[in-house]
Amino acid sequence: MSLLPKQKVYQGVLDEIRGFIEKNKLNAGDKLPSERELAEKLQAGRSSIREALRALELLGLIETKAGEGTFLSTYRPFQTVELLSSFILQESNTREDLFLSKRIIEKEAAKLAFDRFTDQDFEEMYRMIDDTYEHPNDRHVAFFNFIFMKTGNLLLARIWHLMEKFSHTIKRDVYDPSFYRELVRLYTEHDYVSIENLFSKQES
Amino acid sequence: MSLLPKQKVYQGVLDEIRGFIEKNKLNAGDKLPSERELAEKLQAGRSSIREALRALELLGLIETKAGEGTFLSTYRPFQTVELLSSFILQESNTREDLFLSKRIIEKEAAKLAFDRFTDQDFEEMYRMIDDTYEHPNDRHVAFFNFIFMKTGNLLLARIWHLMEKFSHTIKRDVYDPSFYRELVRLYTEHDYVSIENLFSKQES
DNA sequence: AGTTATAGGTGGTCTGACCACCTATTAATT
DNA sequence: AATTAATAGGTGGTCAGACCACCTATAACT
Repeated sequence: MSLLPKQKVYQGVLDEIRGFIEKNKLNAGDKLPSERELAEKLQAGRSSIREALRALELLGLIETKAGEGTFLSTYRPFQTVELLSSFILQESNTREDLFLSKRIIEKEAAKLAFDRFTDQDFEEMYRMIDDTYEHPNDRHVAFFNFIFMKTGNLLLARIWHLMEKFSHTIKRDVYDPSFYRELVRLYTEHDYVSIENLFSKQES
Repeated sequence: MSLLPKQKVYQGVLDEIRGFIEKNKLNAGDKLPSERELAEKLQAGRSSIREALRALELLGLIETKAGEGTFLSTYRPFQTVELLSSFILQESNTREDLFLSKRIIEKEAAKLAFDRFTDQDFEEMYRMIDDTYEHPNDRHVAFFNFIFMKTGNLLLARIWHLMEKFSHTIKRDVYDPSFYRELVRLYTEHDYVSIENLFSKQES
């Protein structure tokens, strides 16, 4: 008796598709093989292929146009998030993990970006801080998005963005207004070591 | 000509299912109607029902057991984050991002776990360090897996595992053997602040 | 009563059939 | 010849029906 639950076909298809994208170095906008072609190539029924594709579509990873084909899309989580938020039963453990993880990543990004700012960048950050937003969280997103871009670490940025989207639907998680200003101040004064402390103070 | 793209059947099914759950006040663990029953009730083909259910399953919102039925599950974003991350990971061309991010997460986990060790834990960690492994990376994985478990942050652990899996296939990323021993020493001597430095030294 | 068949329900999967839609090629029209 | 119209083939969207493997409760047997 195996402890491994046998993998469903559509799960395998997911892996295969991922492999295909990697192997062929596909980028956003590129076309995937047709459903019928995939079915033949992967030795699976078209319905199984579709189950995998539909799931990917719901996650916003692919776009499908009737009569044309299936295409890799630039990742936009909005539809996923919206769907999830309507289903979500909040589980405190999960929530805490999420917020804690997000904060860690924000902190490390803030440190990574430390020596990559110009005077013009500081101006722009102050401007973002002073701007008025519809939702307080928009400031947070704009501000940290700027920082993440400065780190040049796209992966970290994407993961953060993902976490941001997920946490956003559950509860507001905005830092104290003075926080942002203080962070920029640390940047301008080249005070690296205090960044860690600044984030620690934000523990709620 | 309508600007609204006509909704696909499985999208509608998603809405119907959500409505069904709400209307009948279903909680985690409760059973959904069978696929055939839903197909009849919603006037749709079973394959369309399945496309919706598979998407929900991938999102971690439902669980299906062959021969039994489909059940509401407690919501865990881990699965989703994992899947999305796996796509995001392969997309980012720079593998350096991956290693840097992984190291950051390992470092923060090491700090999170700081005050959660017992003397027995230290013994176990030393044992893991001294064990012989087939691959050097196995030690790394075993050691940090232990640390991640101690943090109690399952989300962070999963993301790390994912990164580990990806990086593993590309290039070995093992710390200096003395590193692990030194980390445990910092734990035993309650030297929190030196953890950050220890990881910095590992910069290659 | 306890055990063993058994029948029916359930998800898992495949196949084949249409439909609506898009595009490129071809044919018809001017 | 240039333009337009018809067409054929590919693509996703959807359905119906067929098996299979698996589970469970019931019925039959000992």
